[in-house]
Amino acid sequence: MRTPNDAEHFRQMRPTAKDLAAEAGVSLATIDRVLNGRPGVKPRTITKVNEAIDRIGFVRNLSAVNLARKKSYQFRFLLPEHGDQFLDVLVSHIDEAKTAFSAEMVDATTVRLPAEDPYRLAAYLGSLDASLVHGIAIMAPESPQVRDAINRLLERGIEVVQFIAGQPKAASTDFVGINNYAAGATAAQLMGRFLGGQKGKIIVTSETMQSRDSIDRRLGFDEVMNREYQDLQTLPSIETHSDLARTRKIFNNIVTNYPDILGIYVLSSEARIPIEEMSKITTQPLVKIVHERTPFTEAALKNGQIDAVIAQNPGHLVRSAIRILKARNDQREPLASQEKIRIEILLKENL
Amino acid sequence: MRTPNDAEHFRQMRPTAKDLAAEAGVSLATIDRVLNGRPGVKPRTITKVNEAIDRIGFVRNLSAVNLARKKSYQFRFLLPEHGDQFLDVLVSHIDEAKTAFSAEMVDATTVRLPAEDPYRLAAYLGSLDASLVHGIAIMAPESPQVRDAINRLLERGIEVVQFIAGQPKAASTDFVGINNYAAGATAAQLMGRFLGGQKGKIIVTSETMQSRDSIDRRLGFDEVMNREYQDLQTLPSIETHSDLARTRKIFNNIVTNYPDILGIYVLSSEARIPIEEMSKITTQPLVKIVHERTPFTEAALKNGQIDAVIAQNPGHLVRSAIRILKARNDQREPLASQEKIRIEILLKENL
DNA sequence: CGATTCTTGAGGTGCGCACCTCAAAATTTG
DNA sequence: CAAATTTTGAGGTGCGCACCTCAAGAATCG
Repeated sequence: MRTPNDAEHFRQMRPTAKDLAAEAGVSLATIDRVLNGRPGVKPRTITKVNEAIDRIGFVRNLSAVNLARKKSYQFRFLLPEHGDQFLDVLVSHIDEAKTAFSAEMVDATTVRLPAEDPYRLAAYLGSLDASLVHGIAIMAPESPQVRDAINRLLERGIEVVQFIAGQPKAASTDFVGINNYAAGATAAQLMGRFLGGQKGKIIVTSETMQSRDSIDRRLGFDEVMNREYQDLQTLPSIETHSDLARTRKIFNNIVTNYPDILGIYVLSSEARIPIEEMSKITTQPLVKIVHERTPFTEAALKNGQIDAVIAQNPGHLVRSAIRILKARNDQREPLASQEKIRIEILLKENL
Repeated sequence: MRTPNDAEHFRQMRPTAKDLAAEAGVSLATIDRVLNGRPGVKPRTITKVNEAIDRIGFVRNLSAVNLARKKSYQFRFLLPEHGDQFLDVLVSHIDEAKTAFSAEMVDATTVRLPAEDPYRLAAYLGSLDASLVHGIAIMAPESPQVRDAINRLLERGIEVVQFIAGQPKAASTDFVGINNYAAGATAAQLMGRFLGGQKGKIIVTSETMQSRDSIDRRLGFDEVMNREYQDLQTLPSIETHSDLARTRKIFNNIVTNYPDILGIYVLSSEARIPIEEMSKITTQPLVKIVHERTPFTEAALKNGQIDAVIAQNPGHLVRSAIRILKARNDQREPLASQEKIRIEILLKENL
């Protein structure tokens, strides 16, 4: 006797909620209550259902769930209004992800606000409606205003991930990005090994030392340098502030005063100015290490203008943020091993 | 007048097939015929529908598709029966992916067969039933038998990806893995820079030089060495064949005959034997570069026993293979930027 | 021109689940 | 113990699409 529901005859038929109901000895309505955490179910019954779930290995059919829920995920990427090439790369990957994830009902939109104005950022975050926006990835310098706004987002049920730059003291939100201390340490290790026992000085420079990233990288860099490469002396950080003339002047001073400059480490993702200025000033073969893969750093690696790039994969960053927001929205745990962003070392050979 | 179908009032309602039918001026049945490539539709009508798709930006709701199709994806990972730690790591990631993808109706099973027996591999591939297995990731040394079997799989509509090791002359299947030539070149660049101008010899060793991976890595290694580091001489490849005694003997010979050994590069993913034997034989501070992140190489990096690891992310490899098989099954193009496997450089700082 | 063949439309069913309503059963309370 | 309350069950609807059948309309042929 074979009925349409006599599905056990076929391979690979996963148990459905109906099967689960039968196994647990309850009705479909109760299964629904337990699965979706609705009230009015005796603890003992919940236990019975959960045991049955384990016994038959029930897994909700995500397609059916999403279909029935008519769910779509509205995510926002909050990025600085102005930035360097790396930011452009990020934006292009967000667009790419937008297409790739559209089949999964997620929509990711980029919102750009002046990063230097925490009140404006906080105001934007405060204006978000939980019924229209379900998750947000925030890349912004740390500030009490933003931190508080994030906490209020969480209270309203909007998921948050800290994107690339973290708000260290914020509530326990997910962070998508690299450990910048370790990244700086990695840069130092490379610098030290590439210079193989020479004695001299290393220039360390950044757009600004105001940002947490630059500070952490510098700390990591110094730690390894001091511990393992005591023949190399790291000079105080030079801030370039996108100011060509100023940068050139400072570099000139340094090169003139210290004949034993051996390398330069650019902390920030804007590497173009320091690298180009430096090569105009001196023809010494410095070891040059910078951050982030951009059209400029890629080209510079290829033509030997720089020696190594410490990078984080921008596509991975974006997809990871989206996957985490989605998982949190579904009350699922993200897959940690997939979401860990690696500190990549790029040479011209492994671009 | 507001009916249940009057959905345009709500934000973010994506157009459905019904909307598409209205826009194209055809019936739902015709939309179905076009979307699913069924026969009996006039070319002009197909064009009309496709234009309407572009106009309103129609995207099939994947959840609904999968639900209606009752589709589940049965994938197999065909791996060697015996192998090193890296293989164990891979298997554990397949298990992890199995859980992670179960919500997406994909089931990935590991099948292990003796890699050295191409007839057995081909026989297994030939025995696969397209209605029970929808895709397979194959990691096997190249052989005409396997190559032909792959072509027949494709004819039967079973998707194939070459996993880590490729069959160069096989039909145009996807490849998931790194470019081993570039990986070897990367190793050479690191070796050269770490040795900073010294003169001497480099040992190159591998489990076996029979495999395409080892050959390609060696070629890439030599290319960079010859071009950029002419003070370093690479010795002929030493095959260890998991033979401790033999390995020790050969290494002893080399160290005795050449006092100027500066480094060792292990081509294969089995790094333990050469590294441990070498450290028993000599206390010279050699630069040691190996492949693949495994419990052993990770520990060795941390305690300074080796200097760098050239790696490919095993979790990424597995997920990438699954995503590609899934995309091909859905007649979709995989997202190239996501599926590109990077050649990673691991130091103790960026583990 | 009527007879074929090709193309299209109308309508139905079911995928597995969420979400809802109403009533029946079980349990607790006074 | 009956009454109030909690817990459970039965059943229905719809999400967007695939897949099927049958019939009607359009184009083509001899």
